[in-house]
Amino acid sequence: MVTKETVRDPADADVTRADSLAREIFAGVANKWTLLVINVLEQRTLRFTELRTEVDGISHKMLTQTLRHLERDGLVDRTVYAVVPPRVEYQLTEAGQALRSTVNRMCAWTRTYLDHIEAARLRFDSMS
Amino acid sequence: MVTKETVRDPADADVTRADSLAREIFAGVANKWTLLVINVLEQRTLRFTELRTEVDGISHKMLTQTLRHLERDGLVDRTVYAVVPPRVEYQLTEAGQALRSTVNRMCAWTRTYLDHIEAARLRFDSMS
DNA sequence: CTGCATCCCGCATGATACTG
DNA sequence: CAGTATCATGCGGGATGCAG
Repeated sequence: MVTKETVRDPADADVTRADSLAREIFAGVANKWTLLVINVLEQRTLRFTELRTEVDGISHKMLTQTLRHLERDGLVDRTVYAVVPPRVEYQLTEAGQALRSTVNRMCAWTRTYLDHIEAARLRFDSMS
Repeated sequence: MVTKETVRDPADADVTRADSLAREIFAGVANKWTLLVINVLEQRTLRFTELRTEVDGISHKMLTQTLRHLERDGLVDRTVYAVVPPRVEYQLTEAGQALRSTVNRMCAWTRTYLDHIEAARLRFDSMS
């Protein structure tokens, strides 16, 4: 009673929707600053300025932008204290922690293959 | 002669060098196209055009660029067959495979938290 | 301290065309 | 089919200033 010929499962629409959304999320998360911010925010709670100094080369603007993005996606919690001067703290949510664990593996990979990659580059560059 | 004064452990130089190199490699790899290419190149061997169609939105130029980068770092092997028309095949090296497994986890993460993130966005956007 | 808006530059990216 | 070169440009991202 279900199928007939080339009729497509109604769920197909959802599949493609989910796919494109997944791609979008993946692309949004797969960038230098986002991953670096997530990485320094391991189980700690940090303030804006602390993040600014820990993430190394990040600019004021990009940090704000990245944090807004992460907050919107529910990967970090933003806590504002009504004091003066303002105090705002950021910490990873459960989803953020989950992502961080994958980022950690990527960092580990980098460390593991450091020499390997360096050697490959020398080899490659010595050609031409 | 060698200067004294702020004498630092000789190993320190290597540590910071390795650190900056690691950051550079991480940053180089942490971008949309690179991760997507690595992802579609799971244990398969693909030709240029096949990659072009599978990676979805990637342009001819960016694919070439990304592949050269990956090849230089020793993450993909490039095999050229001296035939006409030319046939060039790409496949992940062991290092590439290792990286791919981390990318896979990231993809899995995306799928797992899809709904979570979508909901967070709706919540966030409904504010203002 | 944190956040937002504005201006501006340069690079990354895309489009196109040409070789082997 | 695969790769390179050239040109145009849009957007990322830095600097600065102002507000709360």
